[in-house]
Amino acid sequence: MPPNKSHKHVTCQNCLARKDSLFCSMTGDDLDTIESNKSCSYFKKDQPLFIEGSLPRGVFCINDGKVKIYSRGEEGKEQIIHVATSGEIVGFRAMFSGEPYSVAANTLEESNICFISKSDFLNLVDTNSTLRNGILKELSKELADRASFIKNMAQKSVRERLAASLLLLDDIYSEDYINLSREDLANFVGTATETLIRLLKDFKDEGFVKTHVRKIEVLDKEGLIQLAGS
Amino acid sequence: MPPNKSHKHVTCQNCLARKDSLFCSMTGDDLDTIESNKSCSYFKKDQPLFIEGSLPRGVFCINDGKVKIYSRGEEGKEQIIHVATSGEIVGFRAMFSGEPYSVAANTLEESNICFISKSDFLNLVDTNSTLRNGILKELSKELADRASFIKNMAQKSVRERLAASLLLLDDIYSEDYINLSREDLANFVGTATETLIRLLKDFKDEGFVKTHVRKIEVLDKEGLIQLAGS
DNA sequence: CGAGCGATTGAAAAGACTCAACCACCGTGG
DNA sequence: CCACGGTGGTTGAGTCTTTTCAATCGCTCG
Repeated sequence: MPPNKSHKHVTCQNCLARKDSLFCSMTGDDLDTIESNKSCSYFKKDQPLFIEGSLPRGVFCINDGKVKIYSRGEEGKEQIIHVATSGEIVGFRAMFSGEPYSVAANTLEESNICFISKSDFLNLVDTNSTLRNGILKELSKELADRASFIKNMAQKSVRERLAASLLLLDDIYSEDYINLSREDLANFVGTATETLIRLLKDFKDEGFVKTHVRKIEVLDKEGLIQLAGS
Repeated sequence: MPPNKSHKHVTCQNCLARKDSLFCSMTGDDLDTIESNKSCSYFKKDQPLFIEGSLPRGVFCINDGKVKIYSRGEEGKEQIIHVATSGEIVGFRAMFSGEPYSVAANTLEESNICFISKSDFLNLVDTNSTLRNGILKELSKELADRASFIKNMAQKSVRERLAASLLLLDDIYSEDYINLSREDLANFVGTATETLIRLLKDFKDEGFVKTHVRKIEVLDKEGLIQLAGS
């Protein structure tokens, strides 16, 4: 299979991902400023955008591709916190905290991603109140998401969490099949790879999903919703 | 034992908790504005500040006391996300998201808590950039905290989580002993009450903690740090 | 064609949960 | 003043989910 993506410069003005992003309302001058200061890169699969503990120098804007946000536990096991896709801006929390990254980010597939420097970004936030409000809103929503993530981890069985995760990923991979290694999927659900494989097999047997080699097709959303519980 | 707290009006200008809070840098006019518009209430133990799913009308500023932030799972089991103490402002996340509360908040002990209306608060955030930056920073930090919370839930044993939780709570209860019901503590650690009690007994036997009826005294921080792992 | 990694399976062990019973403390009311 | 009831805390036993470790399989890339 040939790569279906390659390096290309995307202008903010024409960026298709922008309409889904925090920058959706951005216009004229602000857009020009970003456009002329940003850089645009092609990433191969599984390349780091940033690593845990390093100092943030700017934010990453996903034009096309998928990125996992994760943190490593003691024995190096990753916990995936979030899978970001086109239109999402990655790494802006660390812009405000003044601290090193508390998480790491790697591409999950070939991706085109733009970079906006810290100073450009912060300037924009300071002067553009619409953007600012969007960011406050986004931060708040993520906070709520994570609260529910914590609750699910604490109270749900692995089977329930897998169902919920598949639903979530099915949305993120919208028109495609879910395309994650078993290990990444296990690290998202928060379980051992072997356990994940066994449960996935159960789900196949029960007709909820179908696998295409490593890709996963969701067949019965309703069923999964039932399984996932609240 | 008589109640050690009672209703009293605390002025923002004299509020001892303010120096630790997001409002620490607030001065003159802004402080006067809050002072004249806020209301100040005494809460008994285990009273709700707000419940999951209701619409936010403002923020709560803890002058004195402790508040648990939690969310309920399917069978009604609480997962405690955070224990807030004097100086913390509770409920401001929902101010920005435009959505109902995703969590609930109840007092854990008698508390004096002030209330600032949504419009007053948002006005302040809009006009006071220091406060605004403080809030962005705070939201970012909480996001990082929750990422690590998720990782701990997913990868650590209950024993390790208990050690970590006791350390955290020991800080929050600074000069006092940790004072939570066994059930609340279990709901913070994310385990069954019985399991929590058994592990707490182990910790006692191993000399890490000492219990005073329901209160918990941490004896060996270093030991707990070892136990808790990273 | 072989190496190597990701995926899969099996068996055993461990950790945590559930259920049920019991205890201890506290406030109430007789 | 004491018996009572209730709530929160504690213990025990058994079960079940999930993990761990080890081995095998199978595909893909060089």
